[in-house]
Amino acid sequence: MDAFYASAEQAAKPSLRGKAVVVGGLGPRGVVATASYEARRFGVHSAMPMGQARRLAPNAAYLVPRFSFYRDISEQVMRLLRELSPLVEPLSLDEAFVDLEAGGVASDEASARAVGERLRADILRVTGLTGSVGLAVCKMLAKIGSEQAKPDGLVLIPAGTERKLLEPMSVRILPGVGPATGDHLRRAGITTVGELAEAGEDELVRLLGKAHGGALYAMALARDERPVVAERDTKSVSVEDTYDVDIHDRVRVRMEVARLAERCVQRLRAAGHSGRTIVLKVRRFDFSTLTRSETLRGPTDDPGVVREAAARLLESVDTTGGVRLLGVGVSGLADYTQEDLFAQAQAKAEAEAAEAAGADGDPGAAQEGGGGLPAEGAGGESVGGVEPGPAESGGAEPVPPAERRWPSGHDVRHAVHGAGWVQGSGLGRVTVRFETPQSVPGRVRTFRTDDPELEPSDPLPLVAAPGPGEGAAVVGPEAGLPVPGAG
DNA sequence: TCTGGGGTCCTCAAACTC
DNA sequence: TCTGGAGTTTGAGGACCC
Repeated sequence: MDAFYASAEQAAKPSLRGKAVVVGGLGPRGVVATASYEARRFGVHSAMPMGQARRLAPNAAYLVPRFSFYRDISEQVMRLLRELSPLVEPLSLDEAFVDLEAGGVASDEASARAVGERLRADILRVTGLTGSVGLAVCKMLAKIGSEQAKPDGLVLIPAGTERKLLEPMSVRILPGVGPATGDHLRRAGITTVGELAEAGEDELVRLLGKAHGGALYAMALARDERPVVAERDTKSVSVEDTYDVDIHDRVRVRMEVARLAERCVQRLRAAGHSGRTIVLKVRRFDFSTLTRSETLRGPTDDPGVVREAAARLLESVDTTGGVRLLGVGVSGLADYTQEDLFAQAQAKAEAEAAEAAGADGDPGAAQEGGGGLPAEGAGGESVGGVEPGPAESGGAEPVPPAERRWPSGHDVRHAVHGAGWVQGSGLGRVTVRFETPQSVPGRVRTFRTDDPELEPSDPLPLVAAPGPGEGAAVVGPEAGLPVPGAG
């Protein structure tokens, strides 16, 4: 669960085991993605501004997230889950629901518990990390069980005991109750799940609206009929950047929007999608957030079309005062494009025309290029200088040798000293700790950032290649996975 | 010293269609 | 032919989740 990234880092870096570790954006506007249990003791928690975390835990290790590394571990775990059942619903990199009944691996509470324990052992053996398991008859309760099981445990909620268990709990335990709804309910005198159930459906619908009120009432009675869904269709694709310093220059804002549109389309295409609705998101200097959207006549994955739509949307937004975040998204996804349809229609028309030998010649009045950015006004203006740049977005991806960066926590290899990781960098120096997941805590050395003997490298496996003995490295608190179904 | 990124779903109002 | 009403689509914002 929530300490997943930190646990993975502790497993990879022996010197961090048992220490406070905070993973998140390290820029001036970064927030905590995950704090290790040691860091939580200082009051650090996820979504906290990084500056605040540093004040609370000045001696913690601060690392940039390495998503590709976490994704590899996640895939190993998901593979184990799929061995249990075809119905596996990933919630994130480190959490998933599994329908054990559908997998036919558990028929009662005893067999479910056995499956859960075996799974936890398998996760530890394969990844070197511990996971927590919640077992119950529905998703909501399985999730609550897994929260209770953390770290490194298993909780089974026996059928028939659910309401008793939920009654005294805070409404915030229920999925869908965040700070705003929690506050709303508190003002109505409702703080526990028991009080929620007592309030009755009508009252909850009145307070929270039909969908939310109804769903919450059912959950308060421990009723959750949501099935475990293995395949979920993506509904939208978006990219956004928060800038270290607010952008005031309108030309620069336009340039950034164009850049985001390009990135968004890259992601869209990589996923094999196209989309009809283009969304521009602007967070202004005062944190107020605006969205503007435009729905096209048909889906597109053309960078030019998305860029132009985003630029048009930007024209309706006042950015004087500065913007701290810009985003571009595409929704209304399809797996074909308007251009495909035009091409198809065109081919068909041509075929028919050839057959009938009656040429009409209308060059298919496509809306496609419509309006268009006039030769890209932003082109000049090289906006020189410091470029506040998006706040450290953390990708581990290949770094051009010319401008080598050394993000904290990333793996490196030195020609003489071997494998290690970046402990920090700045002022032309990079500090590396030389250790591996299987080694003892290593020593630290400092190099020039352009040292030719030092290069970025891929993460090392947390668990030594299988062999006789198989020492099972490491620990690190939990990587939870709720597992419902079962009896 | 504030508040990331990538999503989902819901609500509401206005515009549009039937 | 006009009109009112219901239903749908679009656009914007908010809440929530990990």
